[in-house]
Amino acid sequence: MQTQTLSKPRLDRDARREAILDVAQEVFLEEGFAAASMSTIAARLGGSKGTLYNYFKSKDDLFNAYVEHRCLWQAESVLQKPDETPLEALNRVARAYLAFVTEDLTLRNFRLVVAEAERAPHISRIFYETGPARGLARMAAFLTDLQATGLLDLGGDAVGAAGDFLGLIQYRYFKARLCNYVPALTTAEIEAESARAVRTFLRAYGAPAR
Amino acid sequence: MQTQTLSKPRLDRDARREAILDVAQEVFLEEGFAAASMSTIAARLGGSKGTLYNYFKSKDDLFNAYVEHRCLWQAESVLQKPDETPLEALNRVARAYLAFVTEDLTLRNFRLVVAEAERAPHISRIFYETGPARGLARMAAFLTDLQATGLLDLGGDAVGAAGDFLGLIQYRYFKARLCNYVPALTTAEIEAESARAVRTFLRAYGAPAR
Amino acid sequence: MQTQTLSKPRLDRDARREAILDVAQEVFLEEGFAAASMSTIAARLGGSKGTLYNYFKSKDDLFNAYVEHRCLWQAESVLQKPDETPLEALNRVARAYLAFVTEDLTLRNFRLVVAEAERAPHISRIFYETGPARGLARMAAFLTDLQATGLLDLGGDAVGAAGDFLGLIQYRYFKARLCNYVPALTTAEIEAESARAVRTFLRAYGAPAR
Amino acid sequence: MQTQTLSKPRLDRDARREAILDVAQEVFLEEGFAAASMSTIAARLGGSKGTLYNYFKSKDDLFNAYVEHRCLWQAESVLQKPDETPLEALNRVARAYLAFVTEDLTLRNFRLVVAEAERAPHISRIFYETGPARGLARMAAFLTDLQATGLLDLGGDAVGAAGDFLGLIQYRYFKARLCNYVPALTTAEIEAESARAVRTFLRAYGAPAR
DNA sequence: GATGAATGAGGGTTCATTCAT
DNA sequence: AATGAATGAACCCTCATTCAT
Repeated sequence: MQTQTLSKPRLDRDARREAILDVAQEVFLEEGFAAASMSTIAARLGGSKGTLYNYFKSKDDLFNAYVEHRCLWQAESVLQKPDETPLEALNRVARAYLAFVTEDLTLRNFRLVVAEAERAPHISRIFYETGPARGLARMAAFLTDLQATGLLDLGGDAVGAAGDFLGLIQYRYFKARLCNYVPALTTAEIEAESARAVRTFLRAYGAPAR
Repeated sequence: MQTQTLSKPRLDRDARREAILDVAQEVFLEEGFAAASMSTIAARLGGSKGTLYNYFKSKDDLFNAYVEHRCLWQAESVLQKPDETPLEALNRVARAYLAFVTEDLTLRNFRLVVAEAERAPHISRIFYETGPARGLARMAAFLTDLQATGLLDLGGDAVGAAGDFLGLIQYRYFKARLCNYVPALTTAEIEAESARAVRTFLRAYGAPAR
Repeated sequence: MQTQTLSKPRLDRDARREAILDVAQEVFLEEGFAAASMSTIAARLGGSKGTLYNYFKSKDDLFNAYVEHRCLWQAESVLQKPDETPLEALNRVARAYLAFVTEDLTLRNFRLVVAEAERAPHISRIFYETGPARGLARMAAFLTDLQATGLLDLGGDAVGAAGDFLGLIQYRYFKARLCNYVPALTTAEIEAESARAVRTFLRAYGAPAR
Repeated sequence: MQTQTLSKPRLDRDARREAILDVAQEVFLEEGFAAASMSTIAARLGGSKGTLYNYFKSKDDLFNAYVEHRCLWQAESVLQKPDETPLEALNRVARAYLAFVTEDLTLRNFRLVVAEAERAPHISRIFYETGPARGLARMAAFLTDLQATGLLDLGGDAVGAAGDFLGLIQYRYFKARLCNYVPALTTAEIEAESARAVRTFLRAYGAPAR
């Protein structure tokens, strides 16, 4: 009972916090950190600026909270494999990665964080660690698994191979999308480009057919 | 003579313009577009804000001028080869590219432009065209030349191969540097990483020994 | 009770708004719209510019508010008559109108609004409607009443007669006052000029002594 | 010869001055004094701001020069009469006056001058003297002439009668036009309104038939 | 006499932040 | 805990004016 009495406001407070982060995300992504205004955020929230400052003690604080809690590169679910051939798995993962990395939200978050890299280096560092770095590690683990199936020969450097794989997959479109040079990729484009990357990758890392 | 009479102020004006762009570069790179202030630029210039506005009619105008005149990705000199073996050329180019792409100024310009990609898409587009896009095209031409020496077999898709090459070279460090996750690369690191990329690339694209 | 709790700040806010309009009036009348500065208004108010902008979202908004709420031509009370002869009523009304129209505040507001007629036509139009137009209509009604007493014969065009009456009353002094050519009218001057206008008016519109 | 040598630049200088006043007129009438900018004037002139200041030592000076030299109420040509009946003359003059007084240029000049009446009283005073005051005097003289034809009986106060006449003519439209409440008058409207004014005037000031 | 670059004060406006309620 | 009025510094930009050329 006591628990419940206490948990109610606690939950409310947390819910409010999340709501603020939702709005902050919108505004930061639309305007960038510097151009975003606390007034705008408060207004969209339907609350007052004072309330905002009850939850986050400054604009910087809010930004940090957003990056740390919301803007993580959720590479988690990418690397499972149900029942498929190793090659199918490789292709599926390549597609998933390319799709994720060229997706609008990913790019906007990337721009947001990178924009502040000079003034808030620790933020971009956190971002890199929880995002690309973790993705690379997982990819290395995944490729190691795949090596066990006999599909690949990583030559003892799984991380190197993983980097090569990711580099092959994304080079063609990542920067172009980041710079708004091309529109969102179609499924067909993702299919084609990731297939191409896999082929190249296999030429470099495929195990010699015994 | 008349020319001379006229050229005096003309030169002064141009010199001043360049000086402004120099200072603008500093400030934009340090603060980002939104956070940079015309007052700061004027102050560092030792002039008045009014003067600034005599040369550039708005902050946007100044920013555009900076991006278009100063922040181009000068990939030009990268792709020549004097007298060296094709393999040496490939390695040299890989090193040069990696060095350029992880260099401080390059990264800061990249951040600056990408940060504004949402609000000023045409700027990032110009940037992409004159930078990465051109670099890719030149790399494709270079690889085609190298193919003629018998070192490579591009399989009919020079641009695809060029993209793969560039992807292999930079994946490991580009994002990491962009996010301030690692310090500037040492010569040794450049050497090692580019060599690694070349090896992988040759496994995928090397022509079968006659 | 709740009402009271809420009404406190409400009243404060309204009072502040009025105070701002008071100061804005001063400054606008002294300087004109274009030359008036929000800084001056804020300074005289003893507040900050930020506060000003919490009440009025722009200088234009403040100006509109002033014109619409403060600078209306309150011709209302002019046209009553207690117990007096029709001729006395006519004279009294003539005096009141002339006094009002040559009064300092009236003239300054007129200058202020007319000055912006080119750039803010809707403002001067509102001003005309609530001021001169309404005054004319009331005068027509008043003269119609007077006609019923047998004093006047408006010949079926009450509005025309009202215009003539007002024209006769004010021509001599209105423009002159507007241009600062003559100082504020003395009671004697008002008396004399309005009497003159009434005499002329009666020669044109007086009903023939049966 | 010497004269000619000297007069050439002299003429040029005067011509330039006039050209400046032409442009100043445009800009002042469009923007009002405070909002008009010397830069705009210089730009439209095709010259430099420095040159402007060679001819007029300040913005105020330019404004004064404009009002004094250009913005006079040219009531001159109004009061001639060729061969027409006195009544025709009266009507013609009424029409001319109403047309002039409701004409766009007249109104814009009036607004311009009146707007500055508070801060530059001497300017509006000059304007009044050379404009309305002179017009009134001429009208008085004209009516006196007409009295000699037996058409009118001014009752010994020609100026009073002239004021009444002018008041009758313009009341209906002058303020309305000044406030942009009605568009420019058509010939028919001028005709009708001035005829109405003349009829009223004659009822008040017409000499008893024979 | 003409130029136009330079100036610096000041324009309107926005903002992150504070604090009494 | 929530409000929203108040602040004042800083924003981008414009201006009348000066002065070396």
